[in-house]
Amino acid sequence: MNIGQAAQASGVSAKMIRYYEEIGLVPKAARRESGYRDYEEADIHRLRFIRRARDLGFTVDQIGELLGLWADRSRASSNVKTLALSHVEELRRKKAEIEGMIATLESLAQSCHGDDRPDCPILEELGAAGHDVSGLQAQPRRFGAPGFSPRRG
Amino acid sequence: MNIGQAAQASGVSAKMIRYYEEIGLVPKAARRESGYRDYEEADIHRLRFIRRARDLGFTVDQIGELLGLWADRSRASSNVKTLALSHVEELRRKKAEIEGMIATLESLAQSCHGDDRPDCPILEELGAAGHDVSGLQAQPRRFGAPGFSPRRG
DNA sequence: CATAAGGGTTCCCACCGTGGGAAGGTCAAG
DNA sequence: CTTGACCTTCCCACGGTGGGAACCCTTATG
Repeated sequence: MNIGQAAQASGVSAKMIRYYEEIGLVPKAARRESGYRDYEEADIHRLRFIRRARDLGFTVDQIGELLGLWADRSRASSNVKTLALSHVEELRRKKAEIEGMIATLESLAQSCHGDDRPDCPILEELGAAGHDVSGLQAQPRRFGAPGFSPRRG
Repeated sequence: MNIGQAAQASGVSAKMIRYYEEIGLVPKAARRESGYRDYEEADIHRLRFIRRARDLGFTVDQIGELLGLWADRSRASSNVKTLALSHVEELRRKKAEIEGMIATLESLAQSCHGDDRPDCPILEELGAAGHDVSGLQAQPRRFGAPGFSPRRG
């Protein structure tokens, strides 16, 4: 199976398959005489696994762990569950950040009449000296969590 | 005022101030004879504005627009409000994606006993042939939205 | 058999926003 | 004058992903 077919079958683009190989997330693919990578069912299976884990927002590192657990048929299911739940915690944090932003922005937008007059509390707030915008909604101090980048495919 | 003081006063790191200057988000700072950048109150003010807008999850491009609107004292407030609300829409989409992930993961985790036995529905689901994990929760098809990276400072 | 189309291969570049660090210049205080 | 804190520019890294160039391989068709 060529990389193109593997991509189609797994939902992971050829570019990404090569990238995952490069960073060691998947083992180096077998090569034909031509130099073409050659994939089998098991490889497709693994790629699909990765694709789904990405869809669930796991980072590549976490997916590496998951693959390890997946391969180890004697591991305790608690290991997997722990990993999953700690990821859920992470997701909840991000959700809370976003909710804070939404709440602040909505309250600012609500107080802006939004017509052709120039005065606008949104900009006034952003430009005001001193305090923190997030304080408007009494959000937890730190928005900036480690970056989150969902799949874009 | 040196860049260090400006950073302190605005909450934007010196690195980021230089970066914003480089990409043209802020005008080139005045220089002393020594070559040091020199900042005034108005610059600090603008940097604080940027910092807050980042805290609210606006992209650098959007902040550019916001700064333009901020500077234009005769613009209609509706322009600002529109921009803010469309950003809120974006945030809502991201929130929904995250909620989908959380829901799926929780339902998987719930069905995993999480003890020292090896069988684990989480990995089984991820590794299953065929269907889409998100289907478990009947989420809207596409998780992968354009990337989201909140501030990390 | 020759050629074209559509794969594949590697390699580099870009994005966004941020941090790290090296190599060198400046400034203020001791 | 020396020390240390600061500034300057420049390059590199991250996570993931896409774009594209330059080149090789395979397969179908005239």
